[in-house]
Amino acid sequence: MWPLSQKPGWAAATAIWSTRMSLARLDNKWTAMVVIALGRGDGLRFGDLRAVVQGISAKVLTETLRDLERDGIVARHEYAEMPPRVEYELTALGRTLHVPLQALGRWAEKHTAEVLEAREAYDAGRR
Amino acid sequence: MWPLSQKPGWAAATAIWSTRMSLARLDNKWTAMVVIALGRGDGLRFGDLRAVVQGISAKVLTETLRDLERDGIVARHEYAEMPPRVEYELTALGRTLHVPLQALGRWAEKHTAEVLEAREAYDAGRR
DNA sequence: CGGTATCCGTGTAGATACTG
DNA sequence: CAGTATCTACACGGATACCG
Repeated sequence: MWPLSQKPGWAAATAIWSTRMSLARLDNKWTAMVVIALGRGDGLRFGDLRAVVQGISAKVLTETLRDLERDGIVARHEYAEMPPRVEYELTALGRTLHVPLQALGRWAEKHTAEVLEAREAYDAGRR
Repeated sequence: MWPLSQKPGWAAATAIWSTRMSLARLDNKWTAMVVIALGRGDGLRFGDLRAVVQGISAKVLTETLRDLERDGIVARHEYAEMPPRVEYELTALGRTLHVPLQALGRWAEKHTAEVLEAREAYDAGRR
């Protein structure tokens, strides 16, 4: 048989998802983390999210949440109180996305040490 | 009981993975796509990868592959031929990462249409 | 073929200040 | 509290040219 990469039409067929990943914003730096965070707690507030998704600025969190809301992943609930309270939760669509993303988060928890070791070994070899 | 987000220590405990995701480069735009591509074919060549991961430039693909090699996700095999041939494949660690990423790719295939619809609806409402 | 080197534009994100 | 507005910078990535 053909080497997989030379099989006619393989590249074209396989290439579809790379466009899709971009369309669904899965190439965005913060999207995954925000969705994972939202999947863990119900009705998380803006401030909670900032605390959980470490390193994100208020501006970027706002933009990320807007994009996710626009894409039907996140629902926003604003309460007309003083001081204001806004809660975010995943939509039904968002919960389907949360499943693979949570698996990814678990991979990160589990294997970061190995990655870091490999990195050190690689750098040691270069020196 | 406490609202989840106010439970003491919850934010701190939950926050760990957001650092880990970054450390493992899972916040990189192209990492996921390259790993998915590599998981689908064995011994993919540089040119194959460029064709499959649409939109990536040679420079950025090189950098991405170097980083993944450094992190122990990807193995590089160079053959001293003319013209040169270089093949890339996932390591054992890389294959464990491929599992959740492939699930993510499938989500993208399956739900992009819904995302795009939501986006249109949102924009229509704003207009 | 499979890169690297260089240059350079721009998007992404940080800091800061301000508001309903 | 939950943002918005503005300004800025630098990393990211694209284009081009060249090399082993």
